[in-house]
Parts: sequence; structure tokens; C-alpha cells
Amino acid sequence: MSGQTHAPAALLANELFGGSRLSVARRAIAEAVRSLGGAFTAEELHEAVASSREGIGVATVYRAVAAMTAAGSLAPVGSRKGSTLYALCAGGDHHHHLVCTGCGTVVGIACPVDGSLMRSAEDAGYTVTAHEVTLYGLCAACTRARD
Amino acid sequence: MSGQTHAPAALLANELFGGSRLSVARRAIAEAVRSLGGAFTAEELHEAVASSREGIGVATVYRAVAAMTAAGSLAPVGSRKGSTLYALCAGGDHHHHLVCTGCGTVVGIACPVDGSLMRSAEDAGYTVTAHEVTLYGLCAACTRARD
DNA sequence: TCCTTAGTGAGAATCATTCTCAGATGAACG
DNA sequence: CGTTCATCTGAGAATGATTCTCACTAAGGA
Repeated sequence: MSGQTHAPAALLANELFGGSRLSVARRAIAEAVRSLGGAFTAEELHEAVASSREGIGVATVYRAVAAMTAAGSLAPVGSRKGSTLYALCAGGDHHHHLVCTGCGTVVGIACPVDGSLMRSAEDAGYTVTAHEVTLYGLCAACTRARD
Repeated sequence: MSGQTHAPAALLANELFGGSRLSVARRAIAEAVRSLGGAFTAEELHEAVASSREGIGVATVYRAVAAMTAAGSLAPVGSRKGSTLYALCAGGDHHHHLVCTGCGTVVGIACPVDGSLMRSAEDAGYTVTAHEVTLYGLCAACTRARD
């Protein structure tokens, strides 16, 4: 691992984990997250990590996922066969995710929760504190493959 | 969301389960769903059923929840401590849910996914097939209680 | 380098959900 | 009313994802 291609692994790991201690395991996990690209389960991440460095336990992967989620760099985007799907969460601004159910690629989308929806919630007496929006569909490649 | 019509239990059960067979257990489960009012987990539903009729197994409750969800009369609205939360899904028109994180009451909200969001998804090459929207907040009573 | 403490690995523990299977029972039909 | 049979049920085992425990390691500031 020499040379700075896109984002140096150390920098990537730093960003993903948001200030927490940078161990060898977490560097490998950050690398695996990047290599996976789209949405993945904890188990898939564990397998991807194993291909680059043996001996990293499943508990470590789960802890790393929790840390990255807490740091806001990973977001849950639904589930597959009972396990939670996660996706790399780009940038700092508020957005949501559109997940391809065919291949797992993810793109960010604008937040559709607007003032009028919030106002109708307030009319019902509610104070809205959080919301979740996720779209599912097929990317261009998977749409073509389906034909 | 008060002023519920006092629908006969049999009719309620019929509606909740779509066309499937109406057993004693499912009648009791339909009754329990009505008595719970807001969002609930399968375990809470099981307990509520037990209070009206003993001996209904947890597997039966899970099967009933799956049947009602398939019939469109129940919808998953997030999770609590690792178990899925479900809520009674009113009416037939497309809507989403706003859940009070304090007491679990649920109200329906309009769908905010509009044409412009769909268009931007299409611009990214995606064919959108489904979406999930859930708001979380505090109802009037829980907001007051918090002060 | 030393020290403190967060991070780690292995596997056990937990816990929600699903499965299995023999038996019960709705509801359609004669 | 009685027969028939697919569907539903109950109990508990099985499954599987996630979390916990605990002794140990190593990151990184002093």
C-alpha cells in the first residue's frame, strides 16, 4: 500500500471512525468498506475484511460498524434476509438513500420531508424529532439485465 | 385519533386478515391489536392476547402478524430494542406513519415522495419500485409530560 | 519509553423470529 | 347434520443475527 491513489487508507479510516483510535483492524475494515462500494451486511463486511487480513473477529466488525454509524459515516438502509444493510454515507449534508435491490449500489437523494408535512404533523399535535426515508429500485445496469 | 367506531370483533378480524380463515386465536389477536391502539412488538401483542385468552402460542402470533402485514392492515414502523414495531394501518390509500417515541401512538401522514424526487432518481438511472418513510416524534401528551 | 485506556478475539450468551410436526378446526359441500 | 380436507394451531426445537464477557494487546499522548 504505497502511493496516494484517491483517499489514503489512513485518512479514509480517520474520516469513517470520526476521531476514535485507529487500530490495524479498523484500517482493514475501512478499506473493506471502500472496496464493497454499495450496501452490505455485517457478515459481508466480515468476509471482505477476511480477504485482506485474517483473524479479525466478527465482534470487532460489529463494533466498527456501530462506531462508524455513530460517527455518521455509515447508515442502515434496510435489511436483507434478516440482517441489517449498511451503506457508506457521503458528505455531511442531510440526505437519504436510494438502494438498488439488484446489486446493492446506493446513491444519495434529497430529503423530501418538507414544511407542509411538518406542519401537518404539528397540526396533529406532534413534535417531529427524526425521520427515515429510503427508496428501493433498480439501477440502470440491473434494469437492463432484467429485460 | 379518538372516536373509534365500535366494529364487531368478527368484522374487524375479517378486515385485518383479508380473506384468510377466521379461527378463535385470530379473533383474539385482532381484538388485542385493537386494544393496544398504537405501535407494538410481537411480544407485546402476545402478552396482550394472553390477557384475554390463555394458551395462544408465540408462533401463532408471529404468523398472524405476517398474515395481517401481507393483507396490508399492519405495517412495520421501526423497531424497539431489537424487535420490530408494528402499527395498525388505516384505510386503503397510500400513506406513511408518524410514531410517538414516548407512548407508541401512531398517526397516518401523507406521502412526501413527489414527482421531482422520482425524476431525480430516474436521472440517476434508477427505476424506483418501493419506498419507506417514517417520522418519529412526540405526541401532544408526551411533549407536555416532558416539560 | 511508559502508562492509560480503548480496542481486540474467541466463543458463549442472548434474543427475536422461523421451522417442524402431529393434532385440531374452520368452512365448503353433499 | 356429517364428512372432508386444507388451513391453522401449540409446543418447543432450531436458526441466525447481534451483543456480551474477559483476559489480553496496542495506540498514542506524556
